[in-house]
Amino acid sequence: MASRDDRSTRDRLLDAFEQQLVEGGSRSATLDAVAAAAGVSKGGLLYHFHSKDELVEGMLERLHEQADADVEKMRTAPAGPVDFYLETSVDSGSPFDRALIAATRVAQENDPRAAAAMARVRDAWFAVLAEHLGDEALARTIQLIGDGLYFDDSTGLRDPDALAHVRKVLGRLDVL
Amino acid sequence: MASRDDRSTRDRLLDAFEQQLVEGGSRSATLDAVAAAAGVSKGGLLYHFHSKDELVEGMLERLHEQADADVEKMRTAPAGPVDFYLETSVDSGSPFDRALIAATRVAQENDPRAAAAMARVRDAWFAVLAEHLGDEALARTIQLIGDGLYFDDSTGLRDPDALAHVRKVLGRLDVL
DNA sequence: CCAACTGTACCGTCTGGACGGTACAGTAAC
DNA sequence: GTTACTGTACCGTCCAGACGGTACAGTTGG
Repeated sequence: MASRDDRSTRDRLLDAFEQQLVEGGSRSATLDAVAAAAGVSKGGLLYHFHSKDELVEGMLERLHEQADADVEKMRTAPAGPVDFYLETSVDSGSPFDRALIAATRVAQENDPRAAAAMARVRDAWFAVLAEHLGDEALARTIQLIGDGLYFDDSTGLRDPDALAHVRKVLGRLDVL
Repeated sequence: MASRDDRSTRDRLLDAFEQQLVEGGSRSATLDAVAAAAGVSKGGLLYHFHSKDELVEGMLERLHEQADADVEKMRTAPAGPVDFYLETSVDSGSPFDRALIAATRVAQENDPRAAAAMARVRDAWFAVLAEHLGDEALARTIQLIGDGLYFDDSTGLRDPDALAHVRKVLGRLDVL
């Protein structure tokens, strides 16, 4: 009945993997580095994940869970889905955001599973935005703005006023 | 006096380097792969660039030249800078776009030179947008949309209607 | 109740291959 | 004879993955 206790090390390894991907890119996300960052030996890592591929698989699996929860929160957000979506696009400190950026790094290495995972998450977001706004063009545009906020964050160039600017413009469109 | 003639192979190497970075990520952009893609031996590559670092340096140098030319074209575009900016954010087949995506890949590996290059290009674009629109909030928002288009392209998820959607929304703001 | 055994969660070491880089001899064109 | 390469032979390091071993908590049979 210790099946709930192995979550700790397993998740710590996944966290470390994501951290390496986000902070140093896929090149620095080696098994050694991941194991060290998780405070586990390389052998210990390979006990939980038999290959680097399984590490990716595990990360993507967890991403899906987080994504489902995020979409649900977006749907029921008090300030509305648009505000929630934009807000969470900037706040790149959250575990979910880190998982997403990590997934894009893997997708860039031509991993079809990661690309599919990203597509699935994006489609879910778009569905909520489009339903709420009743306007595909506007929904897609807002999604692009969110992508832009993501992109800026993940390349290290953060403009603290960006979100305020976006709010101002969307206000003119009676969206916020 | 052959300094204009080595452009051929030198540029072909830089092209190949960028191609590897864009299509396979930084992990697959090895010296062997770059040399092979350029139809040059590894020794030939190292004749032109004494290290991988010099390859990055050369790429960034060329990026700056391309960026200056792009900003000039943007400034004098017949349809206006906004339209030009958005248009070129989607068309990821152009050499300049490829160079930019390649630079982001390098920047993700914590290369400060690449990050600085990206920042410089982005600042130049923003200056033109802000000057043309006379509205910082709108300029920043449009820049974010462009970033979003870039991001989508570079992660392989392309929505063919994205640009049309954006145009429609910007039309409501009397921008296009 | 205790010995034998099983499964889980690791650690430390090793190997084979890839990668960055060096060195250098040879070649072909201008 | 300089420029622009090719090709081969290396070296040291890094990396993914395999492997053998350890500690220990449970379980099962007698």
